[in-house]
Amino acid sequence: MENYLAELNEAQRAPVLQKDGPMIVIAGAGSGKTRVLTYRIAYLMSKGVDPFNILSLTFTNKAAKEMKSRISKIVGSSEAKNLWMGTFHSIFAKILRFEADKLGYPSNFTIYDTQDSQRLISAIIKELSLDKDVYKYKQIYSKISSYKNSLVTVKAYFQNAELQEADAMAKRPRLGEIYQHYVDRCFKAGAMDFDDLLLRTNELLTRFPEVLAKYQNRFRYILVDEYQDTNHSQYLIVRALSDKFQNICVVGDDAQSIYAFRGANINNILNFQRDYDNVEMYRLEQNYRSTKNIVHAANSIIDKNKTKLEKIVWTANDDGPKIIVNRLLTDGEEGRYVASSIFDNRMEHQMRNGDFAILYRTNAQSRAMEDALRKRDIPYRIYGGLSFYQRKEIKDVLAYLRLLVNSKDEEALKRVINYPARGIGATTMDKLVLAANHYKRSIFEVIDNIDKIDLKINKGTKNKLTNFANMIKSFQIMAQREDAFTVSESIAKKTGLLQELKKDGTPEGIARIENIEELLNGIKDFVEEQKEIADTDGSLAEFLEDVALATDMDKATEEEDRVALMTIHLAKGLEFPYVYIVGLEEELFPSGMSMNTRSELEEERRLFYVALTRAEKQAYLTYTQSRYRWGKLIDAEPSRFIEEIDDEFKEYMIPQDDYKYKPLIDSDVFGEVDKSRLRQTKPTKGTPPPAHKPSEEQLRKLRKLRPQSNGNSAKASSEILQLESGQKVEHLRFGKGTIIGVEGVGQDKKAEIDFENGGLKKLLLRFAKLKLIS
DNA sequence: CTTACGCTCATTATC
DNA sequence: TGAGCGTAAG
Repeated sequence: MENYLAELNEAQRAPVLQKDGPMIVIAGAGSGKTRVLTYRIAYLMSKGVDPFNILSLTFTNKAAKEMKSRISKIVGSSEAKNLWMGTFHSIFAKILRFEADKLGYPSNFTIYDTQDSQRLISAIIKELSLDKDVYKYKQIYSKISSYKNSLVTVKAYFQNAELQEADAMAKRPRLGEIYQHYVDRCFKAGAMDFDDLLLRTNELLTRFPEVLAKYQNRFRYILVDEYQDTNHSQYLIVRALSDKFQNICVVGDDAQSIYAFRGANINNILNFQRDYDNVEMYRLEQNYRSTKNIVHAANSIIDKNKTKLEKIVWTANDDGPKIIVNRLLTDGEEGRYVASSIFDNRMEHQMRNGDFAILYRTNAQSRAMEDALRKRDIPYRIYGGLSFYQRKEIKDVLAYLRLLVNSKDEEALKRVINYPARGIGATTMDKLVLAANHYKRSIFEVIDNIDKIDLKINKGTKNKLTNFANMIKSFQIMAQREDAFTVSESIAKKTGLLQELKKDGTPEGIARIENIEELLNGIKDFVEEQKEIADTDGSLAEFLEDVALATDMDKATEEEDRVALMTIHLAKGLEFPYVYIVGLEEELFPSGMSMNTRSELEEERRLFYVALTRAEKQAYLTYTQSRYRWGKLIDAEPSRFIEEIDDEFKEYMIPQDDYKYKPLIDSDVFGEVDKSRLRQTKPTKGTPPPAHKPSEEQLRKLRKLRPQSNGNSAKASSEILQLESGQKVEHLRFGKGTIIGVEGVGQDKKAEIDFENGGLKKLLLRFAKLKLIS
């Protein structure tokens, strides 16, 4: 153990060595906070604290897994296994299952994901005959979510005149009613949404003092990572559990709080010292990650925020090069610039692809980057976006499994009852929902007793319903004897799910089948793993628990030599030698939706701070003069954040002649651009280049080549419109392909093309940016 | 009950 | 632009 202590600097060692009492560690970016947390846990264990008494909470599974494996290396895996370490949601889901009966829930309750919740809310709005344009389900969902996270239960809501007033003012007087219905329906379905996992934990700890005492005694030492991201509900849980022993250690960085939009309360970290007596505060201010230049630049940005804890991040690393700022004409150009810069840096400094990251504010920006990287044959990987478990075909299979485990699960049932099509349509479903509400039973129970209830459903349909119920029941019996893999495989085959996709035949359909196969493989791995651990049997319920709380980021650890593309939010906690932050434009970053209040703007600024501090050696900032957004070319202005970096840390650069960067496509657009304009600004200190707007003529040219939202203004060249079968073409995204058929005439002409990489596609020639290759 | 088309809307995202 | 949803026709 002593050896490990020697690996810490003095500031890091102090919080590790304080065994008892409340403490807060303010950890600057790149200052080794994970190291402090892991060594602290190891130290506690070396001082005789039983790992069963240590609770360590994180925000992502990935962080939990990483920390666990690091601790295993220090104390050995058998000891580390006994630690309670995981996300808030997974730890408390476990506890809730154990204590479920106290709250009237079955221990096999389903966890609804965001989509399940939104669909249910959508259904409720419809059932109440409310105007869907006033009661937008997504907004209602986030409203309910924020109520839950602030512990405003339905009851509390109806006791709070202010909240009701506010919703009435927002023209949504019946929000409380929807909330009520939503909670009832979840309860009836034996389901908890993500927020419930925290809210119900609070309920459990408040209503049952003996339960609270039990867990207080169990969790004598509590550690919370990323404390700045906790919401009120999480805060109260931590508070309650740590109240008896007060051995609580929270770690975080207020400067990296970027999740207020989902309920994180920055005051939790700012006020920690008020919440406990004799709080020790530690600061980790030495940055081991980045160059002096990057650290100082980041400091100069965060300085502009008013709400913050005082802290001075410094580094002993080299000065490093300045941040390079570049202005490009369009988003396409931006992509091409970034791709060539990566290409050049990779050569010049012998770097791997995996040493580069491109960070953006919104997912939509990935497109231009992707196109450019593909053109340059630079391997990349996009993180985020639609996760594997959110794909339709995966959710369908999982819905069957969920229904087996918990037949009350309404959302699962609605998903699969008519997929593949069994002739049970919307009308029948409406009747079933009404009956279920009326008899206070689950829909499945209604179906199962369809003959005993007088519903105006014709015989044929009744038969179909009975068949469905019998099929589910036979799977349930199977699930009692067989493991999760066997059951899932037989579901995929016997329900007709796979056949449905096979007859579809499109490349998308084939990809879906492959995804289902991947899921089945995953289930197989899971079952085998569980059997090895031997304390569980690899049942369906266990698998679903695992999946409900899993995300894509979890498997992002695999070592791949690819350029990483992700939003800044996803990049938090990661580091890369070279970082490109793109789209630094007003309205985009800072986002137009988050610049109306000081606190929103400060969060955007912290986001920029997070982005910049990901870089180890060099950071690049780019912005464009006009960008495609929602299919339209929009004029853009440089982001205020560029200006906010002190001049001495940045350098403006406009592509020069000697810069090996040539537009690869659309070259005719730029061929006629006034080159002197691109050349005129040499790298200069300080003053930004005058923000030239592209001339009207340039814009006209650009518009001509890109489709406009009003559709028919997009015109393709006559060469493209005269394409015929047999000819070979190249597409930006799908690569090379052969035309196998054409239909339509003139601007509406479509071609069916067999792409080497993309498979069969039918494309409108006017829109598809095709290039004829001889 | 199914299919096709047209309308709407558009951050960030954990679990 | 493009996904997702609801309505209207078949």
